Amino acid sequence: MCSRTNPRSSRTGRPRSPEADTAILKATRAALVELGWSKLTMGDVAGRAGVAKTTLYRRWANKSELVVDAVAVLFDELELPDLGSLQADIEHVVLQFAALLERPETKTALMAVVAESTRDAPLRERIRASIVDRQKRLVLTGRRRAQERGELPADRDPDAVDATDDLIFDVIAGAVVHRALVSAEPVDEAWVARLSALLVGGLGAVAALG
Amino acid sequence: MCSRTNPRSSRTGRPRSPEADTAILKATRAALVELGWSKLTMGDVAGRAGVAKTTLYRRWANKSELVVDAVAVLFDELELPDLGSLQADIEHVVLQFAALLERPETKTALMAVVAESTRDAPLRERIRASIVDRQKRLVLTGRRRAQERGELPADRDPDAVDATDDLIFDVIAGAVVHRALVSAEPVDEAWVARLSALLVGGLGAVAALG
DNA sequence: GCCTTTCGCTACGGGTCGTAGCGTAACTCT
DNA sequence: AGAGTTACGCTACGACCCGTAGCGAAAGGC
Repeated sequence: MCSRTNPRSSRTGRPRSPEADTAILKATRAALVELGWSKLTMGDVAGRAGVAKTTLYRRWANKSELVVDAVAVLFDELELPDLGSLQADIEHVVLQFAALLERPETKTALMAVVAESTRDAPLRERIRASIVDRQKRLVLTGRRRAQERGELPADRDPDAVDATDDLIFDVIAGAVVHRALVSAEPVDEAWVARLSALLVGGLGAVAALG
Repeated sequence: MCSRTNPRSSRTGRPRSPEADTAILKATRAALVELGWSKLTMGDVAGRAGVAKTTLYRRWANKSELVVDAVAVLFDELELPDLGSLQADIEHVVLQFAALLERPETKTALMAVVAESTRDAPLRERIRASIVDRQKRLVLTGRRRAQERGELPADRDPDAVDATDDLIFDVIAGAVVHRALVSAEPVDEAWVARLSALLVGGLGAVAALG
């Protein structure tokens, strides 16, 4: 997660304090809530965590990587219980994701780190590994379940399946983020019902593409 | 666009230089390309524009508002020619939007100002007025044309129509942004064909909701 | 006990912010 | 033509944050 996973190190010498790690990440989330992304400073986080500023820089190179790690753990909450139908599964996970985006920490942090990642390849990879992939797995299991139920046809061309998975992921995540942060309107049951109807109705047409 | 539209002022005294306005916005775009959002500074932009730093602050209160105005004009390029079918219209405008997002100025700036706007209501309104609404109009005209062609049923409940317009807008814009900036994969013809097939196929199901 | 690494602490140069003050330039109104 | 008003370029300023260096002390492995 953080740079503690360094292969050549931590074999000898004083080990890094795990309490400091968790305190820093917790302090980062608190600072995000109170100050938002742009006014959050490394010195402030260090003060909240009861830790020296140098301790932060020993673990994270900059603000972006720190915030990614601080927010990533929140995405562990996302789950995909089997509700019996593809549409119900979609609606449930979308509402979960929307609730996550409503939290002030994620609201101010997510777009900021993505914006930063457009000019920072390592950061982009970090976001992908600790946030994006975690969401994408939900799409894969949702599709598999729908196939087992017979709601979707079995796989033909594996490339087409991957492309459709990617598409569905970008459509769902993108639509929810855009609705919540750009349009700044609520992701409520009525909107989610429309979105899932659009997806379920459109999936047949996409599958026909081959 | 900028604060020059101030009612009480500009009646007497030296008028603001329009050349300075355009030079500043141009310099801002150039700085976005070279430095990106996070390393762009007001002093740097002033230097590029051949203008004093105080002149910038007389027009824009902060970096975010300046960048919104600098990027907003790029969205004037977006057009929706009538290509004869709903799917063709969608694919064309999506490719246009994707090309816009590929430009380094918009790539680094859009997400950043949206992130900032989560804690800044005036900025959010500025983005809505000068960027978001400009895109949303395309959805409205696209739907109207499709109805005239008979591809979509005529309006019944006006509330439902508005809700569907909002949904389509968030889905299209959100999916393209997410694909381009979060997944960081190309918005090419193959992907666009899948997306438009999903939308056209799903619109019928959404219309059935009432 | 020795070595290595982390810890908190202090201090630093460098950079950006946003503002104030100055004299000058440009335009309006009388 | 002159007075009044506003924008301009320039300089300087305190405040803040960055990221790093150096210190002595603490906490582990060998």
